[in-house]
Amino acid sequence: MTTIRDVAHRAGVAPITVSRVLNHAKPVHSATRARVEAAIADLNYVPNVLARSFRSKRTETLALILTDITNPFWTRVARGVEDVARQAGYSLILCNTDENEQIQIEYVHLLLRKQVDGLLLVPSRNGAALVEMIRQQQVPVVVLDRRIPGVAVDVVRGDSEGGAYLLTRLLLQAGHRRITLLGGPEDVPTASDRAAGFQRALKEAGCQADGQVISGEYSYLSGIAMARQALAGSPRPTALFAGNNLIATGAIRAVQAAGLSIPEQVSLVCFDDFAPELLVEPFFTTAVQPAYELGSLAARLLLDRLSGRISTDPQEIVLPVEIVTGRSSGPAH
Amino acid sequence: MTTIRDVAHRAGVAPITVSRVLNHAKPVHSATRARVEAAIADLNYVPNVLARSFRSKRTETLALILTDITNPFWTRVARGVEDVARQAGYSLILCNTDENEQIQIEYVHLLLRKQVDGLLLVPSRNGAALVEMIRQQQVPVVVLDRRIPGVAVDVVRGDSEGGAYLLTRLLLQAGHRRITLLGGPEDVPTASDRAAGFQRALKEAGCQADGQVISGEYSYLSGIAMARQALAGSPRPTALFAGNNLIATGAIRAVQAAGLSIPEQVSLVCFDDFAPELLVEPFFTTAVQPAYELGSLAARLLLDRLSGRISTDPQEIVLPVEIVTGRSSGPAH
DNA sequence: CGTTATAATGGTATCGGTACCATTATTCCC
DNA sequence: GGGAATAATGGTACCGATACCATTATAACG
Repeated sequence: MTTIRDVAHRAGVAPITVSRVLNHAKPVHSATRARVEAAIADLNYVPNVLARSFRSKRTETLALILTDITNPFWTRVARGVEDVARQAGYSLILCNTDENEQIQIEYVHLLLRKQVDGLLLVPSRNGAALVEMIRQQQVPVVVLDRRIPGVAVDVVRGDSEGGAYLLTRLLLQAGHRRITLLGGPEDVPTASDRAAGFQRALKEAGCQADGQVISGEYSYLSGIAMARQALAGSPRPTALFAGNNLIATGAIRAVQAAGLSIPEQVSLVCFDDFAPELLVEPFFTTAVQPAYELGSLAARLLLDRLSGRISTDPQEIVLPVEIVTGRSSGPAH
Repeated sequence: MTTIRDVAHRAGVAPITVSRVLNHAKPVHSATRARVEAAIADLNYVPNVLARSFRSKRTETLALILTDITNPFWTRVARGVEDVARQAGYSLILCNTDENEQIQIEYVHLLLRKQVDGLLLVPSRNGAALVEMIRQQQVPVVVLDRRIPGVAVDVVRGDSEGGAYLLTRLLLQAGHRRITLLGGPEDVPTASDRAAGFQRALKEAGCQADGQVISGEYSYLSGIAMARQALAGSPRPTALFAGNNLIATGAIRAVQAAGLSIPEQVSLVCFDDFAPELLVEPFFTTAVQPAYELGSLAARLLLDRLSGRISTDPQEIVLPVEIVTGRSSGPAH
């Protein structure tokens, strides 16, 4: 492997001068620069970023810890993060936790050992302890999608409570009186927030509305199971509120399996969407979170923290959701 | 920052002994190990992987360069890679090139400078030169999804030609005689392979079949444009063959915009699917590539190369595709 | 019992850059 | 014109771990 010393020797300068040429720092005489650049080209020199990072304490690497990149919502978030990171010269390590706390902890440890410059974290259970651990190592962290009660940390997330409220009101206005929320895990803040928005809308509607909450996982299979359970209830709900997009597709299967049709016999609304390019046809009535912006904003905030451009107290950025009306919901019968 | 020397000092041993405890290499007396571990815990010591990697020349990091993680096909590939990598103790850097050659080159340079242990590459244009460059730095590389003609390199990909042949024959058997392929970029091997399979089936069918090929991008918008063009032809094709999943959803929009219905007036088949949990209902007649396996197999092959477990000549692994019949195709009218 | 293997541990150099400080030459400005 | 600022460059130490080699104690074995 050719080193900076080889280059320096060939160019007849000191290693540090080569370093300056490479880093565009400090002025270097144009003739010298040319000699060094020629030497670099001649020797086909590739700088060892490891050595640099080791000395300079900066790896120019961010990490994104999320639950499952397989969900298109997270895919778009990840893409938002990656685009911003790349433009700033950072690379991105991607980690899937599947909501598994053990994997999550291991990843955080690993990434801290790897000296990533910053972390973007979608915390599953016990996020507070994690954030504490990261803080202790002086590594900036931005929490994505989920607030962590009682911890002062930068958060970028969508308005789960508000979106759920609006979606529920939309159902109520369509005449639905028996609505079941097929929710995510109770201890995940987005799930409890959505449940809270759901309940708020119901409460406003007064005693004539009958809302039920089922909790499960944010997954397709859990969606099937929860919807099956909901539909078995008597009287049957006239509308289902899916806690996220995967629960929604699961619910559709269960409704179909029960021989019912959407929206004629059961209305369906859900949180999170699928991008139009993934859909056979626009179908869902849904609260759309700006996933790409969530990722890009979070990444930008993290980079601002890294560079010291921002040094205010931790902030919570809550992005509004957009209600989109599709074919999956209709008037109550 | 606490270093290995701090730990060593506290435990009353030499730094190298701490290193041995950490790396589970060489035998260490259990009493000594306990003392060291206590010191590590006391000091809250986090090893600096950078320093280790710098010295040991291994970063335990792989990189995956693909076109766009936003496509669920690539998402599943990435997930396959990540799972295998994690289990082997490797982390994964994710890079999107959007088929942009410049970004691709920059990424490869960056990753080589970062001393990643191995690369998984979905090459866009000019893959041969890239692979050559990577080879020169002695970094193992596995090419994903796309063969690179004339270069001896490990490749893991799906059977594009065979899948396209089968899909086309399926249409022919349903009586279709005017079929248009809405293909990907001509210079991407999967696109030309699929076109080749398409042509082979048509040729077998003899002169009564009329096949046309349009080339575009592997994207939703390109799918809309190509389908619009195809439907404007006279006589109108009775079936469309979408070169990938995003072209397919684009084609659906164009067909709907033209006031036609699928499959009654136009049949549609496509390469690549959407996982069931992303679909409102199973719809596509499609050639399903085992995306997750593609990723996991490629990652495993790369790790085997890294560890020296495999040292045979470069191999090409071609995974079979599965033809799934959905509602999007029917008999010709 | 002496020889040889293995366990257990340490000393020192070094990986390839950059931080820090120093030096000389040149420019600038009152 | 003299002092201060800046350009241009270099010397040396060092980041925090591991590679390599060496040493001693203990076990194994014919």
